[in-house]
Amino acid sequence: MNLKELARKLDLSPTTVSRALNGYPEVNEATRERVAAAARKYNYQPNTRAIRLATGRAMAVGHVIPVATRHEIVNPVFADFIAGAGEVYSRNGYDLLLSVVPDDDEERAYRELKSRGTVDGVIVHSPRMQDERIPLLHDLGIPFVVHGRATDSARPYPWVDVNNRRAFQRATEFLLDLGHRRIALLNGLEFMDFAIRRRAGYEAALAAHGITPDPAIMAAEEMTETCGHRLGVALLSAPNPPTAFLVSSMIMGLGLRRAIEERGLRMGRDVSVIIHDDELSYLRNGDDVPIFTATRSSVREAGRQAAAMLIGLIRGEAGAPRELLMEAELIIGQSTGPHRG
Amino acid sequence: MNLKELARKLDLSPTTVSRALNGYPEVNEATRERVAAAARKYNYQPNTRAIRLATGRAMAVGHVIPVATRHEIVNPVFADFIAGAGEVYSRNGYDLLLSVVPDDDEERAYRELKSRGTVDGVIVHSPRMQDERIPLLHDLGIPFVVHGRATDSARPYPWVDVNNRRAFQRATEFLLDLGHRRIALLNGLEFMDFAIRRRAGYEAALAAHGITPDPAIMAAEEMTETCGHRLGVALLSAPNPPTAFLVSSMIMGLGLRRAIEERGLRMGRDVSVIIHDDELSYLRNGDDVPIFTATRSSVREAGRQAAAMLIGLIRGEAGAPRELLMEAELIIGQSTGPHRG
DNA sequence: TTGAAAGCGTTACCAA
DNA sequence: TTGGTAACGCTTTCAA
Repeated sequence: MNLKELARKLDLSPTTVSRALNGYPEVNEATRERVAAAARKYNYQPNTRAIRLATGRAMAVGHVIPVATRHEIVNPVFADFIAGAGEVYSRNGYDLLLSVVPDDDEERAYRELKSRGTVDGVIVHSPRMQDERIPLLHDLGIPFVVHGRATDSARPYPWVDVNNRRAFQRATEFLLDLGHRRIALLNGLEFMDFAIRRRAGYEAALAAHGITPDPAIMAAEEMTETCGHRLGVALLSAPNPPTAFLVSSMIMGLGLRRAIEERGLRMGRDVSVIIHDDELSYLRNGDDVPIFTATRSSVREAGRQAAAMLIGLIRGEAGAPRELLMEAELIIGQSTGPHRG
Repeated sequence: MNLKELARKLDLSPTTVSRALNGYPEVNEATRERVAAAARKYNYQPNTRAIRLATGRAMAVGHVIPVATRHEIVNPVFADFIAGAGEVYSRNGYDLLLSVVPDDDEERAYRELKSRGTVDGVIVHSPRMQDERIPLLHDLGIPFVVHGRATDSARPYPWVDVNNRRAFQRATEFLLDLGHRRIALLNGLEFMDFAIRRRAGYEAALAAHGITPDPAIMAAEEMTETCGHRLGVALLSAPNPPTAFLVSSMIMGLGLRRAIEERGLRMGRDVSVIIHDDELSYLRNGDDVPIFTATRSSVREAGRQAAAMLIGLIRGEAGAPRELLMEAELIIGQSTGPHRG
């Protein structure tokens, strides 16, 4: 069933039917209802390909996933985020195009997306320091939203980010309130935007309590299990070890857990640990595992928000906010003070 | 620059130019080269939207990701698989459409994909026992390839799967060769196709060595960390504990590791463990963590193969195999016999 | 408030 | 080997 056929059934012109279905104001309310009823009855589905050609819009949004050359893992960040974004896209009639490209070839991918007109907009993942993609997309004139922030960008750009600073500030405060005074920070490499912000939050909370950060219990390393383990061993076996840990990544947390247990201690009882991770949020703690985690479904919500922002941008809706700082959800499992209580 | 403009520059008809560019045999070789040169010179990119409308093809493949209602995690299986598939799609000019749908709504999603004609074919993930999607897709006439196998399907259907039976047989044999005689099996729930096959492989290897499987050290549970931990604790504290473990999932393996370490033992030294996982293969072991894993980049390769098969199906290429059993890659890290050493 | 007709940029059929 | 013309199914003027 296509538009012409439907129009014939209704004894109307395709024009009118199209207008009725697309909510144009000039059509008679009675007509509109007749049309809507018929469309339902005959299960009319407009042909997307025709719409795309006629309007010149792609009705699709691209997520370019850089992959492979350096790391062998596909970063699964995207799972939750994309699930959230996907909801919004389908509600708005947009398709979600996934473009997997070798990460040394990203520029070409964006150029092609533009020249072939396959998408109306793009979401940029894992921004780097002075991310070249931002000026590139600006130049190409492709609407885009960045998931995260790219410190040092010359021009302003639209983004959705989790409030990493505040999340770490709150987590630190929580530990301070429990009575901890030696709180270690296991951070990601601090050339990444989020890592810098996380450290700032941690330091701010300490400062508010009159505590000077001790570089001996602050680390910024690759977010791997190996690093988490090594750092845990080192910190726990040093004199005056921390009583609590604030960890930037779930994977690092696994390594830390191993280190803690190797010493015959237990997480959540002998040592308090808060793990914040807005990337690998698919990994849940077993119910009996006393890890405290911050941020969970926030990533999904961030996906929704980014998608909504992008669609607004595509439609040229002015006025909507172009920068969105989301508060991390804080999930507390089991907690204890520094002195076994 | 569109076809008509390019044709005008060349003093040819759009028809001829189109034919030249699309490799039709009837065009003069000299003309073809002139056209190709001009296309390059003017950086002509055919308009995908027009092609799609004119041909009726979508030039896109759909991956429907069921999500949310029951589990709260998006299964990250798809990451590696999709990366592999994506390579093949883009090489063949197909877009990859990701459709995230609530898992109680999958049927509607497929029907809509069909009626709106957004894709030419579909990949089905995580098949269930008598998966309703298979007859549905058959009925709808959408070409599809299943990643995995759906036991009990009435009709034949195209699939790509990892040889789970053989992988577990080989892993068990490896442990037997090291001298282990009490090898525990930590399997996923055995209503899933792959779990059944894995158990069969395990039992076959034991049988070949004249060992009767001991139900006391065989478990089939949810593939979570909690279950892995609980089973590990139970098995290790029972009389006559296993000296080796064969585990079906990386996440379960994490729980088992915890159980082992809680008892002051070390994986790979005191207890041998092989973890097989063709789903959560993004999780790597730290270099110093003596877990042995089977199957890694196989998932990616499976994605490639499935994509190639689907494209063949879409193009109606006959003769190509419709069923593909892939051997799992076996990665051995560090190993030891049952008697320390 | 409705309709006719001209695109949108290709491909595909039929002639030449 | 090439070209003219009609699709493909919608949206978008312009006219009534």
